[in-house]
Amino acid sequence: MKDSFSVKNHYEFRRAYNKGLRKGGRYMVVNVLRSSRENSRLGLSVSRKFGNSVQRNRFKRLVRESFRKIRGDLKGNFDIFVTARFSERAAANPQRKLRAVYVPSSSEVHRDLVRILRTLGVLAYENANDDPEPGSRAET
RNA sequence: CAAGCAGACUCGACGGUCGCGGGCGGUAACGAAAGGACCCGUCUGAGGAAAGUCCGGGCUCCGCAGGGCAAGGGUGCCGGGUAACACCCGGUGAAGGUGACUUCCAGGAAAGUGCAACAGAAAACAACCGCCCGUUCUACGGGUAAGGAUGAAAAGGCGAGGUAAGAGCUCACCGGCAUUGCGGUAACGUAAUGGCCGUGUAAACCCCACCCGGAGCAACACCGUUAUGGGCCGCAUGGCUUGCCCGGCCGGCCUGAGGUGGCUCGAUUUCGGCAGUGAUGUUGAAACUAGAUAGAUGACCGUCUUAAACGACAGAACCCGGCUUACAGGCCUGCUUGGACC
RNA sequence: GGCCCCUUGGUCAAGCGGUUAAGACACGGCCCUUUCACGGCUGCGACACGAGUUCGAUUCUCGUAGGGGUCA
Repeated sequence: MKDSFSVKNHYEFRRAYNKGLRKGGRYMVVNVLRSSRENSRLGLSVSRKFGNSVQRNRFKRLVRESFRKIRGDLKGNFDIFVTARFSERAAANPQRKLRAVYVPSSSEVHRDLVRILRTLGVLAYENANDDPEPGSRAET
């Protein structure tokens, strides 16, 4: 993620949590704040409780990919903060670590993010069928 | 063919579209220039465990550049390998398996101390019952470790001789120990002789031999910012090594935008030759193979593989050598046992 | 990323290798009281997990898991 598209400073996260619009989805909670910059930015937060480093990294990559697709469709410039949501599925085997967290697929993450942003009214289009995601929807 | 043993390799492949980190080159804005992008081109981009942080080293700083003592920790059959190790290799011994082979923190209990609950007469200077002998005979004294009972463990095992009853008291075999000879670098093996004496525990203290200064890349260095600031403690404490002694120095401690270097050419990787049973050593040729800093590998499509589904464990953070732990499959080599056929 | 520490009932916690695993609070029952509280009696309930050493492990050793602290 290029620097101008990502939010890193702690105080900016704090400001978004206090003042931004908030909406929770199935896999994430999103805070949105209108930005005066020349482009929109993305801030990511994934707790260690979400899973091991492979699972955390994968979630962040999927969110970045989804953000990249819809970046041009926003009604202006926003700072979008995504916090991963996790549910500790009761592990079938109690000896196992508490890592039995479901990591959603790419299309699930994308659908979730689009729905939340549409509800918050920051996407330029209103209809879900206008979803610009490429070929992945092709049913075979 | 079946069951198994040991070792090695791999971690989907190929193509396409979009996207990301790093190197190199170029260019736009901006700059007098040097330069310089999030733009363009090109090359390149996670593991066998990257993990746990359990050992060993490199590297950096402190100490050694004041001296000493004591602790503390580690290793533990023998020989070899290595930068080093607690690792590896080859042996020895013990245990398990028909076997291939596997497993073992494997020194000392005759230097000393401690502990061994309950049960039992007794847990290491053995006499409760029993057996034998004697006497003043329902008792006492003496002898005795064959038998009983307890226990995790009971005073080498078993048989014969022997005896009042017994006992390694004597003898054969087995086991242990010591001495000597022989083989072996050694651990040890083996033969002869000797006497029979002492349970277990050292992952109890300990003894013996050998090894170890402390801290860690958030180290450390530089630039910038600042602080000649703010707060706390205080006259004998605090810091400089875990403790102590002597000596020395300094009042002490806390509080903080950032950036750059360290940062990847190294006990490196690949393919061979030679030496060695092997670990490994040596030598020749070739190669350069992540370097991020909230942290780069992802998404989608097609074909192949598959009964079907991309599908286990899992993400470098200064770097190496090991160990340990997690793990779905695939594939190759050698060997063992059993069966069938020729 | 490095370096340390801890794990015993619901909570806080003692514990020489041999205990019925001490105790306190909490919880249940009974007594006391007109009732509640206090107090008394009584009960329930635990050694994180897996191996090893040992006759015997909460304790000693090794590994695993979980939790916590600290360093720019």
